Amino acid sequence: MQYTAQPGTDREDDAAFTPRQGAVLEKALGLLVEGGDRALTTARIARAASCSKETLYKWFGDRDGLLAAVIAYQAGKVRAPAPGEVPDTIKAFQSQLVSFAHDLLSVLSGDVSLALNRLAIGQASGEDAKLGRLVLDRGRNAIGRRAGQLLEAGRQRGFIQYADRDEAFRTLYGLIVSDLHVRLLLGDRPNRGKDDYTAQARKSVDQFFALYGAVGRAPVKNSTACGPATTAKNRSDRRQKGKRHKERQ
Amino acid sequence: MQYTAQPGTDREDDAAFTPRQGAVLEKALGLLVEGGDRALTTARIARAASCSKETLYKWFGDRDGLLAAVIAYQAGKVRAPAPGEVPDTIKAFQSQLVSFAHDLLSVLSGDVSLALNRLAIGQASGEDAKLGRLVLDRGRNAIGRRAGQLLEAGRQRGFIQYADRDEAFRTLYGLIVSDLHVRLLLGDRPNRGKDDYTAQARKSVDQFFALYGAVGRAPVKNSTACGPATTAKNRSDRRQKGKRHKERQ
DNA sequence: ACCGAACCGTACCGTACGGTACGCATCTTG
DNA sequence: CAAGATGCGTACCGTACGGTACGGTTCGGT
Repeated sequence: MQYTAQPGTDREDDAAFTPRQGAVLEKALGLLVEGGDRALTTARIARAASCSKETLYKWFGDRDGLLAAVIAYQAGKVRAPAPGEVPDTIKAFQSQLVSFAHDLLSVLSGDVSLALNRLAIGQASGEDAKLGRLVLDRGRNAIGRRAGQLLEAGRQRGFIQYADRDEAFRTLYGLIVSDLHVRLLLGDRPNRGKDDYTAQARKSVDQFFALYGAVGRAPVKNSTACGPATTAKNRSDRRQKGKRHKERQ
Repeated sequence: MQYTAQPGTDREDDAAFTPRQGAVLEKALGLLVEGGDRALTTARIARAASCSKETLYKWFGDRDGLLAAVIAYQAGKVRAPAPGEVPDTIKAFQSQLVSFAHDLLSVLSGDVSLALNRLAIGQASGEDAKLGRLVLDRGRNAIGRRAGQLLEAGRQRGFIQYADRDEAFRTLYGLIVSDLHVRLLLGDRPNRGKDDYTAQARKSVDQFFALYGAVGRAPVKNSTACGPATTAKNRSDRRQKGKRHKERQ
């Protein structure tokens, strides 16, 4: 575990990595991306980074500390993509959402992200889930906060409406990513192509607007004969719950 | 669990595991669920199942073969959840979709499923991804085929409409699962009880119908950029979201 | 009764990893 | 320049794992 020089001097208590440490962690990241968990041994890191194992243990204390440092290092690298100017038109808002969706897909499908998620997931069995919590906080929740601000701006402008922002974001996330992330984590290589990502980003944002878009403002160019009649009757009552669940496990 | 299935006597062409082998694999599964990848060593399996390491190697040839056998065994256990009677009313169709969503959430959040996915993901780094492919084929794609049939039946009945069935299913999957699966894989323990799964199932199916539901008018051309923006207006599902129970925490 | 196959328990081997210790070169600091 | 700190390279240790071998036991076939 790395230690700050003084525990109050900098609010950024993390990512206080020496350039040399950064270089070592970069090499470790390369090993991890290439060979996965098994390839990330102290001896290999030391040889790849031309440093000593003793130095590694002095810096990071433990192998878990080393892994955590790798994750923290990578997380600190992609800090704060852009605050993004507040959108004044719905067009700009949609464009920002599409851009967010595309960024999300690109990041999630990146080699480094996949390797780190695989590492954390593989290590997360049991109950500690230390690395998993780290990845979740630094990666997922960070991007969630960013998107949450974007959604809130759109809602205050009246472009969309929702009752629960977190739920709205989860819906947006599901529309964008679907099962792609798990597929990629499992090693599937579905039709790689950047164009597919932009198409998927647009489609998911359109669907999100169809669900959460505010009324009166057509989110998309009005194509004729797209009008659905009232679907409100579908969800009038569903109270009568027929229990038809087959428990199997 | 399944029977002896001598080769040729039954149509069970795959996963022909002896009962004894099944018991051993069951013990291995327990070890995997409890302790993860690290706990699944040949010595531990042998001791837990009261068998010999040599027998393990004779049966499964290799450690990878053993892991693959564990996955195949579990996959064969949850075979054919239900043929599913064809729905004749939209009510029944929606109910079947909700049931599917609930089952999907329950399965994905189960300990065994999480352990197997973690195992395959942790092993999937690199390029082979043998276990990942196995999990994908036996788990994900199997459930996809089942849901695909369901969607197709609903489309032929005119309850929903889509151009690409696979795309429609992916949307449904994303609406149901969102990022829950990856969160669980990373060790996050979302504070939702089983009842929330039914709520989530209903909500996601409602959203799916809002996107793909057939409403008696002209069918959607491209299924994208044609969202029923006006429906978001007169829907009353925002009120539905208010639960009777106060939320903990 | 005999035999061979399957199998259990244990011991064994080679390897690889986490972690530590030592020697030496380099750099900082007074 | 002296002294200390930092870090590299290598060797080393204990452990644990994958995989193999061997003796002893059970059980079905003939």
